[in-house]
Amino acid sequence: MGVKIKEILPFREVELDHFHGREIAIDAMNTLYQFLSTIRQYDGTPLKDSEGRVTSHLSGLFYRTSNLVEIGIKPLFVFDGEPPKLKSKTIENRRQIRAEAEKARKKALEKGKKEEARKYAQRSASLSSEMIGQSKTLLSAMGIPWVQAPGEGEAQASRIIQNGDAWGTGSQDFDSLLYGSPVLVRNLTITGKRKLPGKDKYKQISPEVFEIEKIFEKHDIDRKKLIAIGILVGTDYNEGIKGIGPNKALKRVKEDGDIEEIIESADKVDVMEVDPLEIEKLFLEPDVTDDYSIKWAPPNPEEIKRFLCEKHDFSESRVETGIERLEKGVGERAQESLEKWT
DNA sequence: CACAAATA
DNA sequence: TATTTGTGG
Repeated sequence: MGVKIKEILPFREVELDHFHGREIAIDAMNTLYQFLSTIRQYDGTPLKDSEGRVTSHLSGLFYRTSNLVEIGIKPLFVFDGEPPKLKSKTIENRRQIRAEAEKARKKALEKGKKEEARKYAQRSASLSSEMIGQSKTLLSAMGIPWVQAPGEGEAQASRIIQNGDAWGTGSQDFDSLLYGSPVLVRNLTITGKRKLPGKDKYKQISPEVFEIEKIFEKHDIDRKKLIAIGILVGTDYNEGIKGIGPNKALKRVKEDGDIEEIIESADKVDVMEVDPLEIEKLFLEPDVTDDYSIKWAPPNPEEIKRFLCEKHDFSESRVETGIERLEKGVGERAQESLEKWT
């Protein structure tokens, strides 16, 4: 779930077309997981093709990306590689939560409690390697670049931004800020409406832009101190310290400094289950590569239709409008590169 | 979540 | 045109 530090991070809400002409390195796993868990029917059943293969992730990926491209955004997707060893505990925890949710889902369904079944279905959702492969195939047919990270996708995405090859990272999680991404975009969605947890109320959702410099400025901290805040409240690599949320962590960091200085100032931190300096290093020097290429291309309509319509039973007319949007985006990009020379 | 038809 | 509702695969 990433680091829970939202409440101390300044951000601004913008319109979707604020990102016109900008390249955004999207955390593929984060996005696909969201599609897989939310694109479901009332009882929690995901979308499936006639052979019973789940297609929720493909639906979300295709339609949303088409829309982003149409309005002139240049998305690229970054896929996770091997997680650091320190993440294994978190991975095992998540696996267990999913397994238990799956049991609860079946139970709720037997009792005819569809809404409850849906809740557990969302919680039990997990991406298979097949789904990831399908997503890469689809993106390639759409002319959308994707990058295979050696390690964490968010770390690789951040590296791409730091290299100047894209404008910002796209994810619901804040980890990329700790990995050094100067800009993070959340809620990069089309509809702008989301169901509030629990009630049947809907609230307007807008894209949010987080700028690392604004965060540093507001709290008078630096990247190492931001990482220290993360370590204190908990990351994918450690549980954090009980009773310390973002506000207390910020206070501590302002008093003591980065994680090394916090350790030296003793008290409390010794309850940490792993070496905090090791975690800091995972954020400061993550496993990333500069061996990637990012190129947007026109979509291949035949390939897209063969894959989505013939293989996975998508509606031909819907897919065609998606393709038209992608083609409109090609025009946007041509316009953009033309303007650079004027 | 996003699409598209129905409805206001 | 803007919002709601049922469906997509």
